[in-house]
Amino acid sequence: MTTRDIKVRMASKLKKITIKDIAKLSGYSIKTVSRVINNEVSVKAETREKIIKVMADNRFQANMFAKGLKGNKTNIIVVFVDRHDNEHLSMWHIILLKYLFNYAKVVGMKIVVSPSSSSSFSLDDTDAFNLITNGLANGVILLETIENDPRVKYFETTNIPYVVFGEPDDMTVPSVSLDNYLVGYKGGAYLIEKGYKNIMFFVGDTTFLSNKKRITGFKNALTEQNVNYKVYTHVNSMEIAYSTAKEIIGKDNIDAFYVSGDERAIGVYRAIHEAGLKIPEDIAVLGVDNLKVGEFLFPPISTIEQDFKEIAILCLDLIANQVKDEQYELTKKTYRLEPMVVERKST
Amino acid sequence: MTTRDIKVRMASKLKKITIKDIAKLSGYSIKTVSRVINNEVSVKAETREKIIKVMADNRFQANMFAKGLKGNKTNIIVVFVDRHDNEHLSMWHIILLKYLFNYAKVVGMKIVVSPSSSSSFSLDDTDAFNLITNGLANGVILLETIENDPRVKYFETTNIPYVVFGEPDDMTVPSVSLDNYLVGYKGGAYLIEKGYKNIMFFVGDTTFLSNKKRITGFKNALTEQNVNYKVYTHVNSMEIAYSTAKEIIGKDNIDAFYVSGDERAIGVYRAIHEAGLKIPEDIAVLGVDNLKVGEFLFPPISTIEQDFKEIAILCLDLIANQVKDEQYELTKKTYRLEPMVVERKST
DNA sequence: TTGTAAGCGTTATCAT
DNA sequence: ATGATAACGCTTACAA
Repeated sequence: MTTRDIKVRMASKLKKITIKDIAKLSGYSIKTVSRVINNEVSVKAETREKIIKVMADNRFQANMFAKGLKGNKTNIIVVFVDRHDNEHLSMWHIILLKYLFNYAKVVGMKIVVSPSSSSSFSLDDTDAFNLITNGLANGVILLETIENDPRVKYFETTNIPYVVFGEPDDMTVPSVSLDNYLVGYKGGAYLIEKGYKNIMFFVGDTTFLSNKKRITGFKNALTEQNVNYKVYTHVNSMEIAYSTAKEIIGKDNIDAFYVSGDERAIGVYRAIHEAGLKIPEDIAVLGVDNLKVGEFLFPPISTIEQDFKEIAILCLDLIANQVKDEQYELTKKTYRLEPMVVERKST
Repeated sequence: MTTRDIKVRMASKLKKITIKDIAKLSGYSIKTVSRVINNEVSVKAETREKIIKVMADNRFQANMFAKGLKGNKTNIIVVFVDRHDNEHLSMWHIILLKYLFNYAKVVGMKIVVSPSSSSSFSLDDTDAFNLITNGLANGVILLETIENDPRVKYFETTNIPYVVFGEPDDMTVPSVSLDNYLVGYKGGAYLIEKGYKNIMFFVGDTTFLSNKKRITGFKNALTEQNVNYKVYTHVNSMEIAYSTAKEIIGKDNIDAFYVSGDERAIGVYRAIHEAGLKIPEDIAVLGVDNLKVGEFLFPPISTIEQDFKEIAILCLDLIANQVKDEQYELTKKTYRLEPMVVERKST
C-alpha cells in the first residue's frame, strides 16, 4: 500500500458532505441551499423544509473555512490570559471563566481561552494571538492589561471588538472592572473603622494599573488618620505573601494585613499561624475577590467582593453586540463596579 | 453616509494583504510565494530571500481560512474541560493548563481551552465542539471522561487525534493518567502503616472511572487489615467535603480522612478545626494532587503527588505527532503514572 | 422564488 | 526553478 493509497483511504473516510451534495440530493441549486443555511426569507416554506430535512439526514455542517474565507463570522471570542511568568491562571480566573462560559451560550458566542503576553505579543503563527489576526476569532476579552498595551493598539487600528477586564490607563478603552481606587480606599477605611492601627497592604505587580489604583485609594484612606501603614508591592503569589508576612510579623506591632487577593491571603494566614498568633485577635486579615476558598479558611476571611458574574455579563455584552453588528456603536464603554466589604471572621 | 460607505471604509481599513500582493510586489508568481511560505525546497536561495523580505516588509500573514479550505492544518489543539454542573475548572486544572500552555509552544501547537460536556455533546454551531467538527482545531485533549463517552466515539470514527487525561474504560483509548487504582491503594496502605484505625475516604462522582478505581484500590489496601473504613462518594466540592466531614466528625472515632483532591481537603480541614480538633494529633488528613495551596494550609497537607508537568508532556506528545503526520502510528497509547506519597505535617 | 457565475486566498497539478 | 490554472466550499451579484 502506497502513501497515496492511505491518503485516499483517509480522505474517503473523512468525506465531508458539502453544500453541493445537499443541492444535488434535494434537487435545488447551491444558492437555494445557501439561502436556507443563512435563514434568508425568500425561500418557499416547502422548499426550505425539504432542504432542511436533507441537511439533517446527512448531518450537514457548513464549512467554517469556506464561510470565513468569504468574510463570515465564526462567533468565537477568545479570552486572553496573561502569561504571568508562565503561571497563567490563578484562582479568580476559575470563577470569571465559569461565568464567561455560561453567559457566552446565552449570547450565542463560543468562548475559547488562550495565553497571551502583554509584553511580547507576536504576529507569528506559533502564537495564539493569530486567532485574532486571522479572523478565526471575532472578538477578544483581555484579562488584565498594562500601560500602552500593544494589543489594545492593535485592536483599535484593526477595528476588532474587544474589552479589557481591568483598568486601562486610557478611558477610551472599553473596559470592565472593579473601581480599584475604591477597593483600596474602602478596605483601608474599613480597617481603620475597626480600630486597627498598624496596617500592612500587600499588592501585586504595579505594572498592572489596577494595582496602582488600589494603592492610591488605600493611601488616601489612611493619610491624616492616626495610623501606621506600609505598602508591599510585587507580592505576586501565595508564596511571596507568605514569606513577606513571615519576615515582618512581630515587628512594628502589626495588627492587620490587607491583602489584595484572597489567594495571596492564604499565604499570610499561614505566616500568622506559624508565628503562633491568632486571627483576628492578634492580627486581622482582609482579602479581596471573595473566592469560595475564603469561606473555608480558618477563620473565614473577610474580603472585598468582586461580582464576577456581573463582570462576565458586562464584558460579553460589550463585545457580542459589536461582533453581531459591525455598525453597532457602544453607548457606554467603561464600567466601574463598586466594591463591597464582606465581613466574616478574620477582622 | 450610507451603510455601503461605512462597509467600504471598514474594508479598506482592514485591507489584508494577500499572497497575490506579495507576488506582485516581489515580481514572482503566486505559486513561488506559496513555496516560500511553506518552506518548499525547490526555490532559489536568492528568490526566497527576496520574497521573505517583501513579506516581512508588508507584515504578510497567510490566511488561515484559505489554508483550511485547502485542507491544511491549523495546529490548534483544543482542551475540553467538563462542564461539571457549570463549575468547569477546579484548582488542579490551573496547574495542568499551565504546563500544557508552556509545552505546546515547544511542540509548535496552539492550545485553546473550551468547555464541553461528556453527557450532551452537540454538533450544532453554538457548541465549541464544532471547533473540531469543522477542522478548526486539529487535535483534542479531553480532560476527564465517562464510560462510553460519545465524544471518544466521534474522534475514533472521524480519525481525529485525541487523548484523554483520565482513565477510560477501554484500554484502546489513548490516555494519560495517574494509576488510580494505586492512588487508592497507596493512600490506604500509607495511612495503615501510620497506624490509623478509622479511615474515611472522600471521593467525587463515580461516573468518572478514575474515582471508581481509586475506591477499588483503597478497599483492597484496607481489607483484611484490622481497620475500619468508609467510602463517601459524590463529594464533588470543597463545600460538600466540609459538610460531610462536619456531620461525621466525632462519631466512630475517626482518626483519618483520605480525601481525593487537595481542594476538597480544604473543606475537611475547616470541619476539623471547627470541631476544635487538631491535625494530625486528633485526626489526620491525606490529600491527592499536591496543589501549591496544600503547602500553605495549616498544617501543610500530606498528599499523593500528581506530576502534572509529566502528564502535560505525555498528552501533547501523544497528539502532536499525529497532528503533524497523519500516518504516525502510536507505539504506546496509554500511560499510567505511579503515584507517590508526599509526606508533610497532616499525617 | 430560484439559479448562474464570479470570487474569497490559498495549495496542487502539470507545464515549461 | 518557476508559473498558469484549477480546485477547496461557500456567499454574493446579477439574472431569470
